[in-house]
Amino acid sequence: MAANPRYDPERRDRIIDACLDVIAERGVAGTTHRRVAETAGVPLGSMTYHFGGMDELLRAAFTRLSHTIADGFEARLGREMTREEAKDAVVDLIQQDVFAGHRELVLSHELYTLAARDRRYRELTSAWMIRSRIVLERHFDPRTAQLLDALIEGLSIHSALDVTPTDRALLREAVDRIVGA
Amino acid sequence: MAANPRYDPERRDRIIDACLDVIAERGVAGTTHRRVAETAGVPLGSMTYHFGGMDELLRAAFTRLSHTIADGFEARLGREMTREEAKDAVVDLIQQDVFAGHRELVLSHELYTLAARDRRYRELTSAWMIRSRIVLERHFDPRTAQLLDALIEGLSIHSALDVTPTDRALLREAVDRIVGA
Amino acid sequence: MAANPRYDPERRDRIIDACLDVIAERGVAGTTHRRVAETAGVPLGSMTYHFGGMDELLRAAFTRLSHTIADGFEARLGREMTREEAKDAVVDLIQQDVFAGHRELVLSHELYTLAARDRRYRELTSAWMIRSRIVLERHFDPRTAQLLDALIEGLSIHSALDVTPTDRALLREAVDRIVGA
Amino acid sequence: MAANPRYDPERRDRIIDACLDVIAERGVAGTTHRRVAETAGVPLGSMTYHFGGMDELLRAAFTRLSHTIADGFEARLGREMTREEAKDAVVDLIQQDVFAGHRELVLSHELYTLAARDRRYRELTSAWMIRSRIVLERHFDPRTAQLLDALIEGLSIHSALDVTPTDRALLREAVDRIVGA
DNA sequence: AATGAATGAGACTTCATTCAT
DNA sequence: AATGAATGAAGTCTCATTCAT
Repeated sequence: MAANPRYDPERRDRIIDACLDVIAERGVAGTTHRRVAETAGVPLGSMTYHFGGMDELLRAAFTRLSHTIADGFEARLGREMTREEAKDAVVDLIQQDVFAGHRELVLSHELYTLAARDRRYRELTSAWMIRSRIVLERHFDPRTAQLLDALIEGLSIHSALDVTPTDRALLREAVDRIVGA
Repeated sequence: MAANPRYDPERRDRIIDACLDVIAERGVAGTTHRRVAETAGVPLGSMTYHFGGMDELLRAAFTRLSHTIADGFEARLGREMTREEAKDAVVDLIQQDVFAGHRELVLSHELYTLAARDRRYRELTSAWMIRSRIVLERHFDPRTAQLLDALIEGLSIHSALDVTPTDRALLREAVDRIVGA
Repeated sequence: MAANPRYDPERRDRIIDACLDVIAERGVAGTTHRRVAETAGVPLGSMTYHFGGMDELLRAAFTRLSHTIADGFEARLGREMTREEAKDAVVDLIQQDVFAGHRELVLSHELYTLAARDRRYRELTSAWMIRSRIVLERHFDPRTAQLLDALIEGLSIHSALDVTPTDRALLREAVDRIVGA
Repeated sequence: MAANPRYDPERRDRIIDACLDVIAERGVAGTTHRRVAETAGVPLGSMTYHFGGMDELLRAAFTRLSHTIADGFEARLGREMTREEAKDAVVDLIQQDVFAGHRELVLSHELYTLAARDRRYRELTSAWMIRSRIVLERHFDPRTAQLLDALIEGLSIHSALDVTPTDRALLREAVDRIVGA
């Protein structure tokens, strides 16, 4: 019983996911209606029917991205745990981001690049950061939470952009230094 | 004694600078031969005469960017100073990046985005990071230097992408925690 | 007692009026189903339900236009009056067309343009001209009526397309010359 | 020795002529880059290379049109002649416009339609009218010239939009009445 | 009877690159 | 050595129309 192509309520969602796939593979610069449509398996004309334009599509995609990543963040740190467990969880997070999550790392950078130039994307990143800090504040005081958040960012990026791999022990030490004894 | 426009040895340089200006303003995606030529004040035909293609031009531009930023880094930290002075210099660095250097911040992100996807750009970022660490190692042990470098990155980014400004005291505290008493 | 939106007998009328509004504002070239539907406040699907296609809609719209303008013509000149009054009425007509009736002037031109190329629209303009002349013939002999009709047209157009305004005295003189002492 | 397609200095001119042909046949609404390019025998990419956009092309085309028509006007009336000859020439003009010049009549209407809505086209029509009047003033006083110009317009249009043909005698009578004994 | 989701065609425009000069 | 004229490819977006509901 094939879905009737005349009515496909999940099409919008599929396009957004396809858009993120294309961005991950070719960058925002290489993301075109054509390629997204092909990846999503929808006609080209669908694109501007469902989204007012490329910009609206990009914003929808990056909105979903930031929500998805923040959800993952909460999944790891959003419940009760000891301080030691929390520190481990932070280290896990960095390692996962870097080694497992090449896709998300690339996508995050694309978003940062947009955010650095365009206020509307900065609202996304800002909201995302706020969520991260709130979660961290379940385990650490606000100042520590903010610094930890920045440290996670920096370590993730450098691990990704570096050639020599970063070992877990070093990550743990960084967290220890920021959190304190 | 006007320079003969037929012989303009600095033209290549001017094109590279113009290219960075265009990237800063419109992003890599919006950087075209036409716009760079116009900004540089050279004929369109010059572009593919001096550079094999867009990609060669971009790489030249980002090579210059990474050198320029690393030079600035060395200028601040590359001489003898007390440990206290070094810590202050690091804080200065972050603040300058964020508040004064919007252009360089945007350009850095554009480079990171390329590096996250393309190995050839990763070589640029990697070499840049190595230079930074060598400079930091004049004042701190290698582990601390590496962590400090990551911290600088994370704080710079978050300060830039955040809405609420980051105060100097917090930056200083972050450095203190990483460096230790 | 709100009208049931499912049964809206005046919808066809509303669409036609909206169509004329859109033509006046954006020209025939810029008149699309979407814009007319939006202006009329009806669903897009209504358009091709009530009218076979764009062309049928345009013809309905211009039919109404020509009737409306001819009605106005009759209102001014369709009753008994002295010859002097008739001449004044003609001058009034030109002035009103030009100064008050920018909308109708624009619409008339759009119609003329279609008529110059398409016989079906020429039938509209032809019938309209016949009505005008019949009205004029209540006050003037047929030859004079025909010439007066052409004069009205020419003066209206030139007054509209000119930069320097045309004064009433000149209009009156033109009428006098055509009608004779 | 075929012309080298790499260098074709008359191409701009050819495009403008082709544009007028397309407008005459399909109207401004139906004038597209594709069709003009095909008619002119140039690649589609040429269009926006030679003209910034459709609007620039249209303006160039209608500028040429108004010059061409005004030139024809001057050719008929721009030299010394008796008053009788001048009146005959005016009648010839109307008849030629209507019967011989279907193409120019259609094009004129397209221009009027644009002028009715857009000031920049009104500048074209205004300049054109000024030239016409200056020529007429070689034979008639200014008031008469202005009225004659409007009469020519109205008679041309009505003759074109009417179904019943207009005979020469009537045209001559109209001119006589405006000019006077 | 009425509609909104959908789409293929085609519109304008921009671009990297080529090449005769 | 240097360039501006030129173009094919591809981009974004709009639209009239269809059709299942």
